[in-house]
Amino acid sequence: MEKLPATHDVSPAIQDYLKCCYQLADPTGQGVAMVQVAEALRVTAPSVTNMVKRLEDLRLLRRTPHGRLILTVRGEGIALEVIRHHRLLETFLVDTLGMGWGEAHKEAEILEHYISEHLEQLIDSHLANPRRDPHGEPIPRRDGLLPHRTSATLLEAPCNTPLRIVQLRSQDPTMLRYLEETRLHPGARITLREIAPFNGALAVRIGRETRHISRDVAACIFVLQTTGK
Amino acid sequence: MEKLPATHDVSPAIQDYLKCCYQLADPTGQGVAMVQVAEALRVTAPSVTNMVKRLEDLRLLRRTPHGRLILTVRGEGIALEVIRHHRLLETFLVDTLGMGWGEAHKEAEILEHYISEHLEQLIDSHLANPRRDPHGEPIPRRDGLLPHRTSATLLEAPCNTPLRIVQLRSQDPTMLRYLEETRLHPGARITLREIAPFNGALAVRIGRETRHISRDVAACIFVLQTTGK
DNA sequence: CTTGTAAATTAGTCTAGACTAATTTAGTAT
DNA sequence: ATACTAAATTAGTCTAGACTAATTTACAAG
Repeated sequence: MEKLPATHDVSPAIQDYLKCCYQLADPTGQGVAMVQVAEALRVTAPSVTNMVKRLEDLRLLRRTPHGRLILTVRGEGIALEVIRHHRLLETFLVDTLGMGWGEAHKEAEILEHYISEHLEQLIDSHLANPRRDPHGEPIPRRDGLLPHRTSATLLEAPCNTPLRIVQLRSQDPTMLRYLEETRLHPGARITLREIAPFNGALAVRIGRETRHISRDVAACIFVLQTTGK
Repeated sequence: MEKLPATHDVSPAIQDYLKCCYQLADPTGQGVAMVQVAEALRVTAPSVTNMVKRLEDLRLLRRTPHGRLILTVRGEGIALEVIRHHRLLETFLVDTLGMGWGEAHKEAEILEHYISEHLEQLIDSHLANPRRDPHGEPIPRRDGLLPHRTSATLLEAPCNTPLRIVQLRSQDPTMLRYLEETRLHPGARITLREIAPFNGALAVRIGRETRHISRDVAACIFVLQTTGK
């Protein structure tokens, strides 16, 4: 009797690890380092090693030759379901009960592990099958389909919204080098302040400095909206 | 540093034990036997012994000289808060989301341990501070005050409502013996079907049989309404 | 190539909370 | 009083999931 664990067959702890791996995996698909998981979940490295072993046995994740973590289809399915729970709950708490964003996030972080499939569906229909949570993050559908998160260049990004750089796309190595040096590398969290008119520069806030970059440079920088998470 | 545990400082398991003790304690205040708790929570006797020790250390319950369990004020406070969570959740799931009673009960049985104080309050106000859950059970208030549940004799009880026998009160031991023999003992769940006129008998359903008892006998049987729990 | 550091692993400990099996306590019936 | 039974306890085991301390692997820099 093989057992194919679904979301409710795995513990909250396992759900957290899977969700974490999913969310740390950037779109380039390189897999996640264990130390990242440890930091994100605020546990120690041995705890991660230990759990990863179990997750491999459960066929919920695999490891690259370099030891990085990649979810299996099944693991990703569970991660998506947990995220679906989270975002539905957040939306519900904010929209229906008027809870504040910060609190709704914390509450959802817990409840996401405990609501039944049926409650999930009831919340979903009560909200008329929302596509996005209050932060604008897409809500995975029940079948695991994720409404496409539009990764776009900085030029198309909205102002004053938290962004994360997901990719630098350019033929020109000096351009990439330049971006690296100015700390505009994948993973960096930035905010677009404004785009000056007449083909002017973009004001980009990174950390507590504001930097100005040309439109040509901005066209290489692909970003995602990343409020909240 | 003494620690006075509140609901969210104790584990779900502890919450379950406290709630269970509270609900098994009949109004006569005799305390609960450990074997009852074991059955109700579907755990073994040693598990109960073990947990009871911990609860005593936490000053959440005491034991009578006969070894029966009695919640302390603090323990009862936690039990009441868990029950408040349960009944608010049930009400919310049924009234706001249209969930069925049975399912709402199961869902609440889990979520009662995980909602925050703040969410509890939001649900409470969303429902306009309801006094009773869908089963008619009173919802404890935040300060722990429980709208009084009226224990009365069978003669005063409503028909066709699930009841639980909480006490047999009589001077006559043969009467008590008689009741025991007919399985009308404290804890038994019964329903009153009808009271025949002209000082006639009461039709009482117990299990799947219907039994007829005189008014004199009925006057000894104290019952509570106990839909659901 | 060696060396220094970051990442990962191993080995062992701890806690909560369940379990079984065996034993003891207590209360009832003869 | 004795014996039977029900309730409780003791002792020991198990699992999940964390931890520390010590060690090993792996990779980048001189």
